[in-house]
Amino acid sequence: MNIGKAAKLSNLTVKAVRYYANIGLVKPQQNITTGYRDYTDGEVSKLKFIGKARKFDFSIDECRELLSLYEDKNRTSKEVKKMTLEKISQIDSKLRDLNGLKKELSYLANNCHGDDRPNCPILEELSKK
Amino acid sequence: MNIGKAAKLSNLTVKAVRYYANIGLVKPQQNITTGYRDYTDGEVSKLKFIGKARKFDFSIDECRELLSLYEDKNRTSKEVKKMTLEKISQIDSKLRDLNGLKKELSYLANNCHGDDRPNCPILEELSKK
DNA sequence: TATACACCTTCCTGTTAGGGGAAAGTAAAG
DNA sequence: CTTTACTTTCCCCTAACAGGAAGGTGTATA
Repeated sequence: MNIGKAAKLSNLTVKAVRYYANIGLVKPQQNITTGYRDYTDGEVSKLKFIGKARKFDFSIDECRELLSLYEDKNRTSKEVKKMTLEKISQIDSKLRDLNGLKKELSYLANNCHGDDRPNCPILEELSKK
Repeated sequence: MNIGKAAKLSNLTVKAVRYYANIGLVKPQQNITTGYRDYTDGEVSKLKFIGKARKFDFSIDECRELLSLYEDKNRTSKEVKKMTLEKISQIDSKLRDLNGLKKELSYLANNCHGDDRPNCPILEELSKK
């Protein structure tokens, strides 16, 4: 099938699908005369797989790795679980950062009267030495 | 003072400080003959201000806005508070996304035995239609 | 004075994961 | 035969710098 249909079936944009072909993530055959890419059902499945993994915040390189694990019938679940746990710990780290940030900003906002007066503790904090 | 000292005093990298000059965020005078940038104490204060705002997750464009508010003696605290509250709500949205993501990944990881067997619920989930 | 070394400049490339759009070829329908 | 929809490659754009090359400058020391 053509790239448009493959994109629709996998819930991805044509741009993304073409990008994945260019970086060698999912390389369909290409018609020699027209240059049109020709996707198989199997390749569409891979695209869907990638789409989900991307939603789970895995990077393209991680998707590449997951895909190779997925295709390797001799792989162990240990490797996949390890990647997943790593991803969770990355998320935890981001959560900590964001929570800290929110706390500081909330403190500032709570102490700013937010009216028409020029005095502003937020800017004061930002301009502290 | 030269850019190196300004960078050190503001806890920024020389690259970042030069970048801020290039985009017109903090533009020091430049020696005509040598081309060396010459930072005043006031400019260093602005750099510090930006460094803090960046740590608070404000974008460069937001920093530009905050800086202009900071320099405008007629500005009201209302405007600054509004930006801060918006930033907090952006952070809240990110927190929600990440928490949802973590929940899903944790569920998958908890259901994956993670041993030497090839069976893996994580990959099964990713390859679901 | 020569030279070593630290510091500065501009310019170019690379990062992530594609988006936007141009110019041109192809396919299907009317 | 023409219109419309689809496809191709190619190039520039994003955020916020980092890394590095090539070359000029400033200063300390032998």
